[in-house]
Amino acid sequence: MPELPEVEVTRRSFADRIAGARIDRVRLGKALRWPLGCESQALVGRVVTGVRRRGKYLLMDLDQGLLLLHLGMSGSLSFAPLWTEAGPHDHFDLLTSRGLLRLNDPRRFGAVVHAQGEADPVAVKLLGRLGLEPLTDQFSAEAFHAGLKRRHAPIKQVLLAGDVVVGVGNIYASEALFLAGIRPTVKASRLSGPRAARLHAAVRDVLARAVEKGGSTLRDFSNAQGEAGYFQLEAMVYDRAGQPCRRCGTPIRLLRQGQRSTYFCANCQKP
DNA sequence: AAAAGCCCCTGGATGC
DNA sequence: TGCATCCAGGGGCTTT
Repeated sequence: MPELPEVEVTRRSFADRIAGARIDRVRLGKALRWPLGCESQALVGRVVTGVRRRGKYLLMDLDQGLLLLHLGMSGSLSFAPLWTEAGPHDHFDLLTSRGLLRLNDPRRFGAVVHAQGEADPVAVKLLGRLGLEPLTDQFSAEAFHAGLKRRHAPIKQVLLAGDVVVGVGNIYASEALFLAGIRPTVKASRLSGPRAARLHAAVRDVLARAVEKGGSTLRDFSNAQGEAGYFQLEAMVYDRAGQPCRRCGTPIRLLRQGQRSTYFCANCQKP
């Protein structure tokens, strides 16, 4: 479910309200992708000092150490002042002095992992290979193009891989390639400077607009206040197979790349 | 080194 | 109604 926009929208929806909160109790549900990595009791008494984002990971800073949170395919966080009964898919609760932070994740591809710091091997393992942050100044057209030149796989899969640029998932990869007029099957290394620059701008544009719209709610995404996103209403190609291109009317095509669906307009997007 | 496949897991939609 | 099949917003790991 969550790509960079959804993760960032989630972060913004509770970061200020949880900052300064003291952890009073921790409840673990069914196993997530990885074990927490510490006794849950060790978190009690810690104070949340802030919430950052790296790619699709949330980094919850504590007065000692930090928690790495990932929403996987079906995860969402909620933060509410009142305690409520845990449901069957609520697998991590942080009861704090400011309210209850809860991770709901039916498919359990998500994770909550404790690390002593960002230099902790477990943090390095998860964050170390991540590429450029697309909504920061480090994501320049030049650095992006240089990264693409080293990769011979189809551009769609290189965007998804996250080691050149982070945060672009299956929805926004298709959308960005449409905006840039680039066929998803083009080898990343073969993109010219100008085309890479167009894709660079498209990635920034689509992610930033999606954040503004509160992300995409396809099935059940909501931010930590329970609010849905609306960017899916603006999708040009994602999940629109067979429907007319919003720009030229040509039926949108669907193809499989690396076991994932890719949507594109064969007329608007050039090989 | 990089590319391609394989899984992890649950639930909803579709088809017979 | 029941059951089988396929698909879904991710990504680490293993195999080529």
